[in-house]
This record gives sequence, structure tokens and C-alpha cells, in this order.
Amino acid sequence: MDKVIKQLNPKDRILKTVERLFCEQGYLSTGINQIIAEAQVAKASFYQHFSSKEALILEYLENYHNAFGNLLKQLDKQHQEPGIKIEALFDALADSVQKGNFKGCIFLNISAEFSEPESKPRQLIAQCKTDLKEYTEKLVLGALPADTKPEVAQIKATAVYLLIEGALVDSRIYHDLWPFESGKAAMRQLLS
Amino acid sequence: MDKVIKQLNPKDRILKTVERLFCEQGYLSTGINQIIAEAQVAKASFYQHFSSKEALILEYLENYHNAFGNLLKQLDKQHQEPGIKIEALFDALADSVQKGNFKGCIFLNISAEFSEPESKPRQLIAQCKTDLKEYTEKLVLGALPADTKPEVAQIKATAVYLLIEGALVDSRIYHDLWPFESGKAAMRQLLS
DNA sequence: CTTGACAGACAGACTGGTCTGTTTTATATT
DNA sequence: AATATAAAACAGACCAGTCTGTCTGTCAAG
Repeated sequence: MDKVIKQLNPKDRILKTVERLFCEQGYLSTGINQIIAEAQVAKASFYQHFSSKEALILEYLENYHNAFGNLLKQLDKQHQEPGIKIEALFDALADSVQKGNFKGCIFLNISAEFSEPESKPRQLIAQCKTDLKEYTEKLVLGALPADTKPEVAQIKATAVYLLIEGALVDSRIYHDLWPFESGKAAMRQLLS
Repeated sequence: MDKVIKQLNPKDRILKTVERLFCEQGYLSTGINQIIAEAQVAKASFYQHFSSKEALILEYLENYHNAFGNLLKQLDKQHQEPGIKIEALFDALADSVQKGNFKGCIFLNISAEFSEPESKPRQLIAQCKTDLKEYTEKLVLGALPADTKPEVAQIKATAVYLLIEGALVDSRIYHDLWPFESGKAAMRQLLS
């Protein structure tokens, strides 16, 4: 097992480790000492790569933001019809929540740990959410019948985004996937 | 100011103080020392009333749960038509979010600070959410046209609840009330 | 004279972060 | 190919401060 993790360089070992720890325990409950212990990295090495714990989470969030952007792009390529793409988006999010043991949305969880709205982590998280919102709304607007009134279309588009947000939070609260199933059913209602 | 707060007994001073602090800073970031300092209570007095910090948040959550239940009951009394009641529910939640300086839903925030799903705080929070869900669904089912198919009605009822959850989270993320406005517009779409 | 609140020292563990000094690793030059 | 050198990672002691929780002893009111 040592060998497996030690194939990566120290910095990547740290990032790989916090990917798990921040998801499982959150940011505040995860200490530097635990991180370096599980990443099998010396403390001095940690501070050679990250100037502080906050710098670490910022880099972690940026990586996550990129990965999420790539996921959306990849998802977008795999299908053609907007309606199918939305279904795929719901499925992908539900899948990731399930694989993450129903911890919900890491962005939302971490955002809740920072009280200052203008802090960099929260600004970054807001950007991620805006990306998701714009992508979702673009898909919904494309999937609606052409004769839909613009005002109604916009309402429905934002509604689907809010359904996703609700599903993300509540899948954590209830430790279950029903919010995604219900959200998907509601999305279909709105699109029909 | 001292006199104002000292009109309450120590225990209530503590509860009143954490009501503010847990909302502003969250649970983990709020230490016992800060609590007793701002409540103007001796540490020994604190531990005479609460066996631990966790016991404190449990009592706090229980109080909050009751208050929330009362809010729903009061809201229910104020109007007759289910449709109006739902509007009032959105307005009340939006109002409380705005008054709380866009901290979002305290239940959701605190839930994010506990990683163990089976912990008592999270169980209590899940109960609060179930109350809200059942109340919302009851109203929606009552507000829908009588000829609505039961399956469709149930989908729409849960959808409105998810819209509320999404609005609660995103009002914090975006520090704005638009999620409630959008959620309400979507809710009207679903009910029409 | 009992009860509850007071102040505040104290314990022990943990926090993020710094620092010293050693060992490994990789590159560059002979 | 062997050696010199520089960079990076190592272990872990250490610092100042914070955390929850305990304890001792005083004081005031009913």
C-alpha cells in the first residue's frame, strides 16, 4: 500500500489525501497533522508546497472546479439531444453522490464551513455553482418546445437548477438517492 | 446593554447567545470560551446547565425545531387557501434568510459540520426537514386541481419541497434572494 | 444554610506553523 | 561512468495559542 501511494510525488499525495479527507470530514475537522500522516509526507514538505492550510484548500477547490468543468464538457459530448443531456446530468450527479457515500455536494459542505461570504473559498465555490447553473439553464432552454414563452422558459430553466441543488443537499440529509429521482421526475414534468 | 442581557438567567443567556453565534459562525468555529464571554456567564455555570458542548447544540436544535414547528402552525392559521399558504411559506423563509443576513438554513449549515450521519444533531435536523417536507407536500396536494393524477401530484409536491431546499442553500451561496423568487415562480408554474 | 452563580486558574490534548538537521534523489560535470 | 552538487523530502522537536472540560474557592440571595 505504501508503494501504491508513494508512486505519486509528495504534493500529489497531499492533494489525493485531502480529496478524501475533506469529503469525509470536512475542512475544519481535518487537521494538518492528520493530512501529513495519511499522505505520508513530512510537515516541512507540506509547507514547501502550500503556504498554509487555506492555500491548500484553495488549490484543492481549483482542481475540483476544473474536474467538474471537464465532467460537464464530457457529459455534453456524450449525447446530442438537450433532454438526454439533462437526464445524464442528473444521473452523473446522483452517481457521484452515491459513490461519495452520500456526503452530498462537497462545494456546499465546504461553503458552510466558512462564515465570511467574501472569503476566497466561498467565492470559488460560488463560481462553480454559477457554471453549473448556466450549463443547466442552457440545456433546459434547448430542450423546451420552441413555442415556449421566454419568461416561462427561463423560470423552468432556473427551476431545474434549483431542483438539482435541493437534491444535492437532501441526498446528504436523508442519506438516500430519492431526492435525485424526485428531482428528475419533476424536471421531466417541467419539460413536457 | 449588560442590563438587557442580564435580565435573563444564565442558561437562557447562553441559549440566546449561541442562537446568534451558531448562526453567524457555525458550530465548530464557536468555542465555549467565546460563548461564556458573550453570554457573561462563568464557565462553571455553563457546565452546570450543559454537560458538554454537544449537549448544548442538541438543546439548541430542539428549541429551534420547536420554534420552526410553531412557525409552520402559525403560518397555517393565517390563511385558508393552500395556494396562499405556500406563497406565505416561501415569503416567510425568504424573510428569515434575509433577516439572518443570508446565512441560509441553519439546519443545513450545522448538518454540514457533522460528518457522522447517525449523530444526534444530524438525526434531529433530518426530522426538521421531514416536517417541512410533509407540510409542503400537504399544501401542494391541497392546492392542485382536483383532477390532477395522483402520481403527477406527488411529483409536483416533492418538487416544491426540493425547490425550497435549493433556494435555502443558494440564497447563502449567492447572498441574494433571487433563489426564493425563482423558486416561487417555478412553484406557481407547477401549480397552474 | 443551602443553592446557584461568580471568577478564573488549571489540565491535557490539539491546533497551525516554524525550524534544525539528516537523508535521499536527480542532475551536471569531469 | 564516477563523482560533485544542488534540490527536495525526510523526521521530528518545538512554539504559541486554542480547545473542551475540571476544579477550587468566594459571594450573594432566598
